[in-house]
Amino acid sequence: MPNDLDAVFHALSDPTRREILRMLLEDDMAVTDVAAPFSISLAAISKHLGVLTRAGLIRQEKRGRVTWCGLDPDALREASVWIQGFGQFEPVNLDAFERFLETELKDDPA
Amino acid sequence: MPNDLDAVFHALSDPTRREILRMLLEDDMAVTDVAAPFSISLAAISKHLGVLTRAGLIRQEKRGRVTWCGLDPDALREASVWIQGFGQFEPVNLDAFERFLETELKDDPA
DNA sequence: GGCATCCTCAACCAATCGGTTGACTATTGG
DNA sequence: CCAATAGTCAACCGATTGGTTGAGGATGCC
Repeated sequence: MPNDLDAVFHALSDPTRREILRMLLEDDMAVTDVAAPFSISLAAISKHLGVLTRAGLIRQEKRGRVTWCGLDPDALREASVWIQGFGQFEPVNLDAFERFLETELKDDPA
Repeated sequence: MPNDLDAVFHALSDPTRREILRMLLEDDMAVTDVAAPFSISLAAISKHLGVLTRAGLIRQEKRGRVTWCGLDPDALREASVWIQGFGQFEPVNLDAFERFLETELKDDPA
């Protein structure tokens, strides 16, 4: 629904937000728990979650006093489809995937 | 080489830059020709091309007094691979692709 | 040589970004 | 009821963004 690629790519351009997405890939989390591993304020995390929500990348649902956050992969898929439109003139490159795995497992997988 | 996903996603977050990439998908172009369809200044386009170049998405090569711009899909592939890491826990969704094509062919294909 | 063309650089501008702090609202639990 | 917990909101800050204009350096052409 959010055909707004601007918002999706902007949301993905921040390493903190990508790390949040990676955390939510494992499980849904409360806002406070999302914030725990980071050294920035809870309010800053709340803003990041707002950016991700507005981009359609996550959903936030308030139950009691806890706001639960979970991935919403639709927007991510649209971004992926957009990108793949550029890959089509070249076959899928497995070398790139291998290089990605190398560097990603070596460094922080943000 | 440019493992900087920040720069790649930031570059993709601007509709003018995505449109430039779409144009370069068809053919290499001189800076002036890239700027022609847009209503902003040549200097602004030059800055956009700088952002795309620093992100590793395009290459610029000066021949004579003309600077030629062409796609460099490596960075795009890394971004695609990163995104697809999130899609793996769900099977590829062709519905999303169809919806994408519908909206994309209806609106401006930026 | 001299002029037009191609492009970048530098300075500036308003708007946005990522972050902080402090106040505030709700909800939970003793 | 009262205190602690969970989270957002608003104001503010410095840095960055996307845009402008004007100057100017290379290069190509007559």
